[in-house]
Amino acid sequence: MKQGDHLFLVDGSAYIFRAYHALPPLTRKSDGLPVGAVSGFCNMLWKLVEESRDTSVGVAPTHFAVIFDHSSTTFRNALYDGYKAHRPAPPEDLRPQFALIRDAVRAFDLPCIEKQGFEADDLIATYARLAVEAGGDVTIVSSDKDLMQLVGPKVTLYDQMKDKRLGPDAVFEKFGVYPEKMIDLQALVGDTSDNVPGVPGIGPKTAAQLLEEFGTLEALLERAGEIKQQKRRDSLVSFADQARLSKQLVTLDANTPLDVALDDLFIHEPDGEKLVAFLKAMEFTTLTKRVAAKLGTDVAEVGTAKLSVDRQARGPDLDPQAPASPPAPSGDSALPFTPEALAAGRREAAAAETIDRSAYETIRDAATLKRWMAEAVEAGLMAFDTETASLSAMNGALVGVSFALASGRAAYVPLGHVAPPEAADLLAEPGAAEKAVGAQIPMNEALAILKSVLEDPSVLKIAQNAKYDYLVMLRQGIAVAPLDDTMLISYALDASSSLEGHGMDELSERFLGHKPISFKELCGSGKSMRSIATVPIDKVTEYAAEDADVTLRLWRVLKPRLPADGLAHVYERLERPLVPVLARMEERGIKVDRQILSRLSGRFAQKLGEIEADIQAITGEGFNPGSPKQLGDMLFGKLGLPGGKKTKTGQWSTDVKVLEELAADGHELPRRIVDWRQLTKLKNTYTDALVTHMDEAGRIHTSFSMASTTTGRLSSTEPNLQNIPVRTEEGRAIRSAFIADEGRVLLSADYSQIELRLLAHMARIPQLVEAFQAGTDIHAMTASEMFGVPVQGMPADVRRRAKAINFGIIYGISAFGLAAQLAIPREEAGLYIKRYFERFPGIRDYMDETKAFAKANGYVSTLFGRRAHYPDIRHSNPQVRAFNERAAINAPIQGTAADIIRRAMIRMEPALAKSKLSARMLLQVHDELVFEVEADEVDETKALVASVMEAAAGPDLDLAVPLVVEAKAAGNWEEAH
DNA sequence: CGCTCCTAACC
DNA sequence: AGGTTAGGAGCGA
Repeated sequence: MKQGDHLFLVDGSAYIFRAYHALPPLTRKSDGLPVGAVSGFCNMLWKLVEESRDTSVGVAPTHFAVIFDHSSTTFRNALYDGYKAHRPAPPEDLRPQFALIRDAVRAFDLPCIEKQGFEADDLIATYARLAVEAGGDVTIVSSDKDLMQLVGPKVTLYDQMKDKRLGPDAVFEKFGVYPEKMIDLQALVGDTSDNVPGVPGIGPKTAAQLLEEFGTLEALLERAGEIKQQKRRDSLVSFADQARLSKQLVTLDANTPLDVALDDLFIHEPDGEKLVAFLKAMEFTTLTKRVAAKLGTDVAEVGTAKLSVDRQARGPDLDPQAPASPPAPSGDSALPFTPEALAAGRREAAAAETIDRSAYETIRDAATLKRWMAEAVEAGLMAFDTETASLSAMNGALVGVSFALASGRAAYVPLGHVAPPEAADLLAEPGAAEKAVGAQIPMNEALAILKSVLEDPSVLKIAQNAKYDYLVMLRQGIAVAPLDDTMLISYALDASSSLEGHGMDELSERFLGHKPISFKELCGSGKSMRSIATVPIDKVTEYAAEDADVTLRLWRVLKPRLPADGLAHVYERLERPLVPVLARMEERGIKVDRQILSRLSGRFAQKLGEIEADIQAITGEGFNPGSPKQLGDMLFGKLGLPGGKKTKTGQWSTDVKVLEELAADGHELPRRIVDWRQLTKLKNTYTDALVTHMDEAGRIHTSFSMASTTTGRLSSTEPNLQNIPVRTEEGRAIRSAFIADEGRVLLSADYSQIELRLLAHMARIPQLVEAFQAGTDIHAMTASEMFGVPVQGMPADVRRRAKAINFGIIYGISAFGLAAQLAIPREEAGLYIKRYFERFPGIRDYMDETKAFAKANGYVSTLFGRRAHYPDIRHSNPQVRAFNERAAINAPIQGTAADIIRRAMIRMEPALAKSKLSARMLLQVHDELVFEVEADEVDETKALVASVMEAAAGPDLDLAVPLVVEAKAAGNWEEAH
């Protein structure tokens, strides 16, 4: 090595992980061997080699080495045993690729360097030092910040993926310090992935600023007392030693012993045959051809190399027919797997169209609006969107309406725009504010024109999240019909836990390749968010008309897929008709007794005060019982109690289970914490929060979400009325605050054991079906079958265990879960499950069939055809796979129950009307419906509601088990339930 | 201010 | 252990 020579050092280990995570999983076609990381690695290596052969451009290496980590323990572990302690094991499907990548380096005829007890970074540091001392230049192929300390006038980092060279100035730009100070910066900041502690509360920005001021880490630690910010000062003082340790950990060792001398890294032409044989064996068709052409090798004449990969060391059984998820976007290994992929063609067509916001119109006079509406009637369809002053449909004033009649043909009708408050001073003269906003059609006149079309049965209205716009219009006296909803179409097509969601912006990017203006961009967020009514109208026109335009385009792409995918029934019968039903429920709201809630709040506050005093007496001042972190330190650190579980992030778990166990051992603090937790939950989440959602009439209007679960259940937000307490006495007091209007009562009707009944039907389990037909106690029956105890006089605990097992079955049972639930050893839980499957072999068959179907198709179906997608059921990680298997077992059961209650809700209002009953449906809680009923109609309503619910599966579905509904009426929800 | 983590309320 | 939503702590910007 001499002056003018140039050493390339490739950080192989970092590159493997980067290639693995950046690329879609790729498997060798002939046998499914996972090779994605190898492929990425080879492509990158070839690119570097090619560059080195072409001396006319860029920097060409004269010396070259690929460097790997060898072992997991290094001198750093002797300094600090926590070093890299939380590193997860490499993914299953990456492990076999390590050996292949070393094969690849050899096939390229490049030195492959690693050394026991040293990290790649240390070897890189050593070679870099030697090269610089010999007068050469160094390029380190990596973008790891840990290597930035090596950067200098003769050493640069090269990020190949971004094609960027990083010199001292780039390091400064990125971290605010020059490379010489990188070590000090890293020591302060720490590194979570390597478990280098650093100084808590100091991030890269603060660290750079401190080093700028104090020069070095040592100077900073010595003069830490001068820092103004108290928190920062305290942290630096108390963690000074931790910072010094961190510095040792992040400092690279540039004096490691070397097995291969620097001069031996001299580069030479790769051997065409050897390299092509390897690439051929890997079945990298494209790269093989490219390399062969460049090196003048005939592919046909070369055999395939023998690889050092041993079939036993393989990852999980990846079916070569089935590409792992997510599927590669294109290329030979990508088969259509999700409905997404099937629609790719249509998506491409839609994406090819461009969206021009400047073409949208603002409608400010009635005549123009009438012309547009006449055109809508002619077209027979119209996408529309409403803009309101608040984000909730129930309390926001209407600000404007937009619509689209064809792609690109869209307009916005401002109705309630006002001048922004900050303009008030400038517009002091009368009428100036109106003039600044410009003309708007009077609200009533515009609504009358819109109403004629929105209610016209010959014009289809299309909206995204139609329930919102339906409700806004309902509050203006307009019942929009007929109505299509792009969000619900997407949900019917692709309900999946791994897919993001069905919001318009996401759908637009996914299907149209277009990013619409976001609400945040228009109105801001958080404290600085302003009402859309004060945003300039030309801006709102672009935003609102675009939303209508995009909705229409989405509808054109998505609607035809319903029949194509066999999901028209789900959308037409379970989604679409529910929109107005839920909108009316939300509009009605449920009455709440403010007095009860505030009395409870007071009571909880008082009790909390007492408990807090007790807690402070045990722990001393300054302890926050609401901090799981502080609590963990207190219990298992200061008080030295025996710790149990840890959470994902390595923290001590302090959930109820853990605390209850400690309390049972006679410890006072955990007992008090449990009480404190329960009361703060009830107070913060319910008694205090609910009153903020009440309207003037004392009613709370939740919002039901139709598209946020994977299984077809509804969810409830702002506030969530599906998790009102019921378990404990104090909790039930909250439920008693939910009351009926004057002269009415609340009626609660719920399905008894609906999921277990559906399981009995779906898995065709004779004993279960018979038990449900006979109306016997199903948990007692299970217990009797399992433990041989007669149903008569069965001990409560035996029944409890059977009940837990029954629930477990619905949840896709695991020994781990059952053991946790029953607080028994895992082995015992395993025996229970074995026993259960022996008694009910049909359940195991059902589970196996469901899993196999999900694996083959990527989704499972409810009895009404609703699909829940689980692409990750083929995930390479066995834990992820097992989780998806359990979810896939549960989804048809939970989802069918959800379908049935949806059917009941859709039929409920016409049935009530037909019987001339005035009952109003208010809430749905998964297997329960809550109504507000005239006192003198209670009995008749009870019977009708129960019969509609019990018959809801038919006539499409003939269940082998009866559905049973229990209904009860009372003045409040607690007593009615 | 926005994000993640932990915990807990419901079916 | 399946499906949710919400609140507070903690952290970094």
